[in-house]
Amino acid sequence: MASLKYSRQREVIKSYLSTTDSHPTADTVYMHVREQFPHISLGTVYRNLNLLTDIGEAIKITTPDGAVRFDGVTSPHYHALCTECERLFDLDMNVSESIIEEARACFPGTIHSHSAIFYGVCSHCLGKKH
Amino acid sequence: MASLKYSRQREVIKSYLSTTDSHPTADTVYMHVREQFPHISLGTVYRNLNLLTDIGEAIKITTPDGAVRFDGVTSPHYHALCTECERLFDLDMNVSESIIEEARACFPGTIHSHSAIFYGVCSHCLGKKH
DNA sequence: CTCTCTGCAAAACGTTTGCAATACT
DNA sequence: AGTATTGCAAACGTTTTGCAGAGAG
Repeated sequence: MASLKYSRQREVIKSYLSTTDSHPTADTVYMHVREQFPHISLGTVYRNLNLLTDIGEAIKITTPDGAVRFDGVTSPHYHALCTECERLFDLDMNVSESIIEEARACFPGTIHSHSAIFYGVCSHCLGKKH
Repeated sequence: MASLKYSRQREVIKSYLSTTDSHPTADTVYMHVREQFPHISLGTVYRNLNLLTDIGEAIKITTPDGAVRFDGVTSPHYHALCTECERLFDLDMNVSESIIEEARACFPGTIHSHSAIFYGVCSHCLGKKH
């Protein structure tokens, strides 16, 4: 296991992630971080997002629309993806421990994490239906 | 909306999907189908898997390991992904309707589907830990 | 001094698409 | 005949990687 060294780039990425709730893609992170760090490279953004995910300071959210989203909130929570505008929302509800227990009971191994996404159409997109 | 025409390729893909519970990637489907259909192209496999998904005869499962998996079982159920061997398991447990209701209550719109994946290490991989 | 991290560019990967030919109805 | 579907190959968007140089401990 490699030991971590400080890097300004990683610090900026981490702080951007912690101040937004928009679940940005790597590319969105890249564009924002570049405002403070014009020479940062996309590869560095990817490397740090993966590193933060590995050490548990960020979460990867895999959605069916191509790009992976990142979330600086690492406490377990559910998400809802609008299938029209592709915005990703946090759901303000408890992750039921009983469902994880139930899953543990029927999975032949050790479950260590749970991720759920609900798909729907958000109120904003419902309004402008054609 | 386009009307469907019969195609032997689609039929073979559909039947392969319905006889396996291994949640194959498009590429895996391609390799198997090619045994009966040596000249089928990967593009055709993708087109048909997407088409089957659109008409509700297959389900896309988005996992964080690169490729999308397909499932011929379209009734709602949970999955568990082994983070070591990347096998994807069906979980033999009920999808709780109450959790969907709860989500509906706090999502500002209309929820139409729910997908959950549990991550863990399957018993097979637990055995050969180094 | 050593080992991690960076920028850059190229490559890898899964997936989609344009096109002319073919199969279905 | 008319339209959906196919095979092929090129293109696409996202993510990873090899490398030489810069930065942190």
